[in-house]
Amino acid sequence: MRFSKIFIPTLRETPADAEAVSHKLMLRAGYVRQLAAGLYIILPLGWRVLNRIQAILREEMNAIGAQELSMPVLHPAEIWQQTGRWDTIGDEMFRLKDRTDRDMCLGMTHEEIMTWLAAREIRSYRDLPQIWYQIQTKLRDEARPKSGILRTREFIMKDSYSFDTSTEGLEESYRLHAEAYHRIFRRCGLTFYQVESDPGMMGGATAHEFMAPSAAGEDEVALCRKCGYAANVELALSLPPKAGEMDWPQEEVHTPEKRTVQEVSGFLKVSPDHFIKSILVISDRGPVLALVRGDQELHEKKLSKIIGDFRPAQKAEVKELLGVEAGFIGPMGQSVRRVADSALREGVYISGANKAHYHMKGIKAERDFSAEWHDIHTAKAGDSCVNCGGALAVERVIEIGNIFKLGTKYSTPLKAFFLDENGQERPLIMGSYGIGPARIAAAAIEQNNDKDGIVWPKSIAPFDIEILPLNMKDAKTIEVAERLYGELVAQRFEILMDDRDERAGVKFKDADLIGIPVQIILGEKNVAEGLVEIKDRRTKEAVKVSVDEVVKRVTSSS
RNA sequence: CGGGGCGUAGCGCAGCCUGGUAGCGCACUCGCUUGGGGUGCGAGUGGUCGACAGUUCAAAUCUGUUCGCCCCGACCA
Repeated sequence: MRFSKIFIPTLRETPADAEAVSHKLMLRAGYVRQLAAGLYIILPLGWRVLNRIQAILREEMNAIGAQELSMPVLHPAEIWQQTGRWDTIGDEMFRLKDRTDRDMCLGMTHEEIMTWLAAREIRSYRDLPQIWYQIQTKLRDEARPKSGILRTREFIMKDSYSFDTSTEGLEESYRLHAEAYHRIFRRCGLTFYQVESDPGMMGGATAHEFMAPSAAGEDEVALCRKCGYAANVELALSLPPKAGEMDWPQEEVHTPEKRTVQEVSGFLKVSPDHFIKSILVISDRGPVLALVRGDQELHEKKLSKIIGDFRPAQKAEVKELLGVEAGFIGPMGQSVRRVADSALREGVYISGANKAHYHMKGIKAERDFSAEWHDIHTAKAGDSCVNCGGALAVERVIEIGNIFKLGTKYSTPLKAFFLDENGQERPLIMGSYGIGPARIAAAAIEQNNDKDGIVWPKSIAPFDIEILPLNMKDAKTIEVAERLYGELVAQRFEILMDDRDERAGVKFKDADLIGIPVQIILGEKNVAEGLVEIKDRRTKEAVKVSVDEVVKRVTSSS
């Protein structure tokens, strides 16, 4: 491809409303343009990258026996009503009516439709297992699209679905996917982790996410380098550092106007890890007093898994339900439901005395109060691994893929049954598996860039090699450029040749910005001596080779 | 949905406080120049100042409403 024939609108300055590095570079280098919040136009260069990623996805999915097909984006409501998600999903689903006033929605995922198909077409255990996948547009009315292409309202997704006769079969399909995902992300040149994740609204028991470390990510994962434990902080278990043992006798302490752990801690000159933080929340089934150590943060998702949806109590509710104003509440003598973080089981603590302007010193779990014990704090870097005691690290990550064991959550309501060897009707055992190709591209940029621009991994770069004839007025330069272009294209390389009548500086700047991994630079003086430079985009190292050697050289190094 | 910020040429911005001819840099077009890291000079093109309403002799500027975009949070198959 000649630069003059492909639309690459590079920008000298970064558009002001881009924040994430990948977003800035994709805009500047002419890969994407924004249409509206969360809606992006993929320009020719960007489309090449996505196509390369999708080619890798197809190869690896086909390799595990998955079959590509294509599903509608527009769905009738009834199927979503049968699984209940028409009502549970809410505003994130785009809904509309067709001309006959029939309720429809735009597909945000395809469990329902895939299962609908399976329900009709799969009858016997002899038809199983099946893995079906598609690479197709998904639509989600995100509350807050952000970070360029990382969180959009319309995006391409590779989604696959497995149908098995048994949980053992599901285990196998799940394992095949996990392995394929590892190969895919490795081939795309990404650094990534597989972590335990929260199945969330997808249902099912087990789920994992594939996470690419990046400051632009929206998630955090806890990692143990010693035993390999890795989990989304939404559910990561951890042991906070032990608080020093105190031998306080039980006594009330006057703490006038000191309400927060920080205030009382400063007032009494006792570090926060010797306090119990008491937080009253209102769940659907009534008030709950959540207890965490003073130096820890309550993890709301963990708590809601135990008590269901909840909201923080208002000041007036605290007074009404516990008989004392917020700031002086504590676990002792309370009759409301109490859920406490496991770290509080050991040690002696200070907490509210349930008496205005007083705190109680010398509180011991089980002796002075009881509670349901759970891990409800947020895992932090420096906590210990619950498996091996190793130190946990916490990293910010981009979710690039996920895998779910669904079981029969969709097959039962949609009546996707098969007959087993004994003629018994049983529901299909399902799994679902997703990858976002645009997120792979964005993560690749996040992980591979420098001050000059993008540094694509070879496997997903829009072109393999860029040829830079520096002086388009030099006949010899053009002759050599054309010759190399022809020879390299014949070798099946994807070549971008900057044939524009631009100055050398402009070509260098654009080439570095666009980020094609190999540059072949044709300077007038070198060309006159039969030489060209082959330059590595990442290291910026260049070697001079004779024109005749170029093809051999790039073939052997790629 | 809650909080904050911003809408002036394709991009980056000034002008607004204190109302009176719409500006700068880059990009773009033409000419010359230059030719290994965004060359230099000259001449040009391009704007309903997000929209609507109000105040005023006069609104980019003041007031109100509204729309859009970004960030933080909530939410997130």
